[in-house]
Amino acid sequence: MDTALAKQYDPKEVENRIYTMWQENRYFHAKREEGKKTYTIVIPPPNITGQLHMGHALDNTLQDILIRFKRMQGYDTLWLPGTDHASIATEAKIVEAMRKEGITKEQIGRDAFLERAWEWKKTYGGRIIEQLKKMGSSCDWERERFTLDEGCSKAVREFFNNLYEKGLIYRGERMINWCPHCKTSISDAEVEYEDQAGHFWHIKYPFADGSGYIEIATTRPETMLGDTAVAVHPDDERYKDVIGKELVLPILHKKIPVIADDFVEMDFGTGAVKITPAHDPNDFEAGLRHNLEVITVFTEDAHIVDDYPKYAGMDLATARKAIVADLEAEGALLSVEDYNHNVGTCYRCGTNIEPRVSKQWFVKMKPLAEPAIKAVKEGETKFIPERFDKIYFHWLENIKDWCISRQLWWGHRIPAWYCDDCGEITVSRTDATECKHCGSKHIRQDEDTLDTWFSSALWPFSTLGWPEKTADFEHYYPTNTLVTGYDIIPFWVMRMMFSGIDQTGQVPFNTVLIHGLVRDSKGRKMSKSLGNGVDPLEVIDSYGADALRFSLATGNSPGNDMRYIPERVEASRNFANKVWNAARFILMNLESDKVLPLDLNNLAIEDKWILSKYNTLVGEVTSNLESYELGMAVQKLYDFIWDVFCDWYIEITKARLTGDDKAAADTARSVLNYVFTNTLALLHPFMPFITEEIWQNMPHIGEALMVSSFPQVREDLDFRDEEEQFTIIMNVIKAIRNRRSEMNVPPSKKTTIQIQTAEKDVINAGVSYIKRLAWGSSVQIGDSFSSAGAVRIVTDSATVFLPMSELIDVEAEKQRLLKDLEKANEDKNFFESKLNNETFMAKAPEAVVAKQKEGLAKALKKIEMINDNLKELESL
RNA sequence: GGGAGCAUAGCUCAGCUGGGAGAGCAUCUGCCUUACAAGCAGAGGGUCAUAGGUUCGAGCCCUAUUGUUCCCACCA
Repeated sequence: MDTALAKQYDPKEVENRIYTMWQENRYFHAKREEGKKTYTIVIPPPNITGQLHMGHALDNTLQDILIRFKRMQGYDTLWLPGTDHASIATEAKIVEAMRKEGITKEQIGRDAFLERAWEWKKTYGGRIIEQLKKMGSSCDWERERFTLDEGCSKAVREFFNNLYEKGLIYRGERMINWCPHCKTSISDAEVEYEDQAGHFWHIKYPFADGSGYIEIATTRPETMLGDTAVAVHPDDERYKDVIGKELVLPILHKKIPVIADDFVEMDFGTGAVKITPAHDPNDFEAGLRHNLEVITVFTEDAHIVDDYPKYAGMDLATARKAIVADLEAEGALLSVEDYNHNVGTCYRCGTNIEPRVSKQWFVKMKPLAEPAIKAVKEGETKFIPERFDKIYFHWLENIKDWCISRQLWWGHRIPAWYCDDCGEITVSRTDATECKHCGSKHIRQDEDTLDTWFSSALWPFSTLGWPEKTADFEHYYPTNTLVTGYDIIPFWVMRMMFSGIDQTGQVPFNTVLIHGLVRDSKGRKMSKSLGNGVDPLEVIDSYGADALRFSLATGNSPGNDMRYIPERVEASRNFANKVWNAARFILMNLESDKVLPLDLNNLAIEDKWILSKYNTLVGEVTSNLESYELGMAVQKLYDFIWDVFCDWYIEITKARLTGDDKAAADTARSVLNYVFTNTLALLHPFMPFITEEIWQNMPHIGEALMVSSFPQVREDLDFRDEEEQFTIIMNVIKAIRNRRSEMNVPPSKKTTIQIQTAEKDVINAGVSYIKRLAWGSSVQIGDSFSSAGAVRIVTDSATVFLPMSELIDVEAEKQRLLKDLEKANEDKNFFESKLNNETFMAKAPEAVVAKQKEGLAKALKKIEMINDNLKELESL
């Protein structure tokens, strides 16, 4: 049969064609088959601002491997895709784009802005989906969702109303994290802390009665405009007598009290803290305890408010300089020292967060957190690796109320209406037209939107139709596996857990497979500012999607970061090519395009060996995949295909395929075909394109590899004895190759191979390929080949003679044998010492003891054979 | 300040419940042996960070130490 395959695998030619074929046949579509077990994954929805990066590539490779595996195993699988509106990130991008045009969002107004945003979604939302397809992702695109689509919006309203009705959502004036650049509140999880170099300003706060002063140390002198007290620790001897006295605030020259509060650390700074309730979370709390006035000094975009004419309109840095200068002029500045401190920044724009008192909507977290903790503690949902439950617990156990309102336009608008007449709030599932309390029509909807994670939190069920009891929801919920990076456990995993449990009564997924970050080759985080990001699409373009997937799936373990090493992708590409060429070889040797039946009655020893090895592989790969050990599964496939199947089995079949025995050649063909096509199936979840393409070109039954069944372990392919016997043959071949290589004998120089062995039958079965693989001109098997001009090689079950008189140095032969003898003796001692150890014999498991005995026997046999040979050499 | 990860060949990393240390790349040697030079056959290279401990037996379990990375935290 003529092979249609090119000499090298060309992924570009194959990938689009195969993906289109899959899609046209709707193989990705989940059909809700009754009676089948379901397996569901919801995709972590990428942001519509995003481009595919290596993190997505890894995340989606893992998901696709799992979903393809389960699909082939016969599950009713659903991989539900979609995108996230990414409120703050998207809005920032649009605002930035508008800034370049010289307009602001306020100028065009809310409606026009939202029009632009939807336009953006139309343009860029599809881009990342197309990129996911390039990866080979077998998502059910007919079920694609968007966090801001109609269904998700309905779910968000339902969720909000449910929580509100339970008293778990409230509106209140609180200290929140404020981003002066994005001009919105953000949640605690969205603040990233970083070390920043700063200063410690020591300032004199004099007593009102003229009796000296208290020294204050601050990193933010500009906030002193809002100071309403100075706090000391109640037990601090230094300040015991001044508690209750009044101080004069420098610059403003107003009186503020000295208060006692035990949140103050006596050992830190001067032991006295200025209290600015409006601009520091601690101070705010202290202010509440001591009934202090909250004086806001900064505007929303971090400029000084108009109440302080001298500084009004200054940004904070300018204000700081001015205030420090004024302090100095006033003689209030004592000293300045360098100081590094931890500053919160916005996770989206990097701007320093300003703590700020503001009226916002909050979710009361404690009652929601408790069941979510319990669910993981009781194993309803498991993290892989397990240690990540610590992060999860830590967040939930220390959680504060979740600030969910955002001063943004792009997002789910808060479903609350304020009444102009009675002032009450109406919260509603549908757009309210009148006040629930007084019936007035004069109501206005809250201007704010919800935290983007508020809708993501519902993703595993809102996408399945919830709150309706849709067929999909009933059938596919709860989902099975969530695949995501450890960095978004607090943002997303945790929130899906408590929302899912609270709203549906069930955990949203039973397994969370955590992966690490993909870093650059030097171990640095890939980032735009470093310019070290690797574009997965470029990698796919030059090496193919399968090579990229293979690289990402291999050589790392769950939860650990990995580095992107170009050489590794190259190695994966080479592997793909190896598979490709194995296919070419087999196709070249097939005589028809019919599937050859595997006849177990005519198998040669090497056939049984490879079938048995293959059978073991099936079991191991399956079990690895089932326990999420994807890296191990893929490593075993690599080793089997390259080292076992290609390097040994294919080479061995060449003797039969080119020989005269038609029946033997047919058997070889059938085994090649069987093992190879089934191995393709095992490999398919990892390298879907190339395996499908090859499979389509091979004799096959069924429409496509991706919808055929995953191979299963067959008891009738368990040939342990033959596996062991074949190892004897392999060892003979390896030993000959090794010795020839040591002596620099080129393959073109063939020799007679004489084998003296007790395993005549076994060796005899392998003569044709021993000759081929060990470069023999002929192979002889017998009891005695003693010959002066022969190279002697002793394996643990045979002595091999290679008559090469012109190359022989008797003394060198002797030295080699003595070296072998030494090694054999070492082995003997090793095993003997174990077997002579009474406690070892008493305590070690039987199998381990048996292994030592076997090792000892082999060593003894080898020693005997070497000694025989040495004796013979002596007599020459 | 609290917590976690990592430390194994020159480099990047595997090593699942403890049973004589592995892969890829790199290096060296010999090969176009008609599936594949993106390949074939060989070779060299490791006190598994250090010190103790548990065990018949430790890369793996326990304790401490060192180095490194990350997460969390209200020391102004």
